Amino acid sequence: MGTLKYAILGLLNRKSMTGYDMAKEFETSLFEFWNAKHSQIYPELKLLVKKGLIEYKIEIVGSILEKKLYSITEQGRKEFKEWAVSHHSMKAVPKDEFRLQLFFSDSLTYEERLKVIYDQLREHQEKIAVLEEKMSKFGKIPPCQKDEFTDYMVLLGAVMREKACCEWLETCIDLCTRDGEPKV
Amino acid sequence: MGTLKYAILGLLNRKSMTGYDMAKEFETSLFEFWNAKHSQIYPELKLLVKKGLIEYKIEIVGSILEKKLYSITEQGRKEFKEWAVSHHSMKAVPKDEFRLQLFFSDSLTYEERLKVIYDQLREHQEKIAVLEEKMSKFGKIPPCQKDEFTDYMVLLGAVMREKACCEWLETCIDLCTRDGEPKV
DNA sequence: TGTACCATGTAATGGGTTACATGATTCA
DNA sequence: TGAATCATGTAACCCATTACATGGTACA
Repeated sequence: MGTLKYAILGLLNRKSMTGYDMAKEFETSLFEFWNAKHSQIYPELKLLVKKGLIEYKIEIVGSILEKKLYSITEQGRKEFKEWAVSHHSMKAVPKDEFRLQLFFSDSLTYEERLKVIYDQLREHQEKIAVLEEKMSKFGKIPPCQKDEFTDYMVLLGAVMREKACCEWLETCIDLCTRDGEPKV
Repeated sequence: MGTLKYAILGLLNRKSMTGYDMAKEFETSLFEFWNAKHSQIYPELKLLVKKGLIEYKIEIVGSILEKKLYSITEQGRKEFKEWAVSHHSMKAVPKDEFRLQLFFSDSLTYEERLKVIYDQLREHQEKIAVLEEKMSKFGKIPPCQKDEFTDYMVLLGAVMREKACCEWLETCIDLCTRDGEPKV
C-alpha cells in the first residue's frame, strides 16, 4: 500500500516536525485509524528525503543534541494532494480474532459462548467510555473549515463503530438466550 | 498473534479437509473476518503437523494426484479449546486509509472533501447489498445449537458494521453541508 | 543527581501478499 | 483438446513489531 508515506506527508503538510513528534501524533491524534512506531518512521523519512518529497534542517537543542526538523517539498505536496483527492477502496476486510472465535463457538457450551461474548462486550463498552471522554473535550462541533473538525469526524467515527459493535454483541446475546434460557 | 493456527484448528475441529479446501473456506465463510492464501496455509500446516496438533493421510484422486487430508489430533483439540474459551482483547486498532484521508481533508476544498466522502459511502452501500443478499439465504434465524447459527451471527456483525459506517458517513456529509451549502 | 522525557537510529523476527512453479482432473 | 478447477509447494518482497542500542535535556 505505502500508506505510511501519505500519513507522514499529511502531517508535514500541516506543519514541520521531527520524527519524534510524528511518533507522538501516531500515538494520539491518529491512533484510532493509523499507527507507526519510530522504528518504522525513521527509515521511511530517510526514503522520502531521497525521493525529494521532504527535506530537513538540523536544529541544535541545548548545546549538543541534534534534531531533524522535517518539512514537505513542493513535489511532496503535489503527491500528497493527488492521494488526498483520490478514491481508496476498502482493502482486505480487517482481521478480527473475536469474530473468528465466535464463528467457531458452536463447539462451546452455552455458558462458555455467552462468557466470551460478554467479555468482548465489556471491553468495547470500556472503549466507548474512553472515546466519549475525548469527545466531551469538544464543547460544540467545530466549524468545518478548521482542522479540529476532522479530529471531530474521525473521533465520531470511532464512537459510532464501537457503539455498533456493542449493539451487535447485545443482539448476539439476545439471540443466544431467546428461548428463555438462563443468562450468565 | 499466531491466530492462523487457531483458524486452521477450528476448521479441522469441524471436519477433516485439505489445504486447498481451507483456502476456499477463507475465501468464503471466513472472509468477513479472517483470510489466508494457500501460500501461507501450506507452510503453517507443515508446522502444525510437526507440533503434533494435526495429522494427515494421503488420498489418491484419479490415478496419480495425491491430496493430503488433514485432521485434528487430541492435542490439537485441546489447544483449540483453550483458545476458544479465553478472552482475546482487541489488538491494535484496524488501519483505515479512508479515515486517514478524512483526517487530512482540511487541506481540500469543500467539493473535494464531499466527493471523497460520497465515493466511500457508495462503496459501503454496495458492500451492504452484497451482505444482505447473503443474509437472505437464511430463511429464518437458525437455532443456536447449529453451526449455521454462528455463520448468521458473524454475517449480521458484518452488516451492522457496514450500516454503522454508512450512518457515520451520512452524518459527516450532513455536518459538512449543515450551513445550507450546496451538495455535490 | 536521578528520573522522565527528548531524540535517533538498527537488527531480528513475524506475518502476509504476490509471483513463481508444477502438474492432474473433470467436463464440455 | 482446451478451459476451469483441483492440488501443492517455494521465493521474493513488503509491512510492521519488538528488541537492541545510544545519548542528551529539563526539572525537581
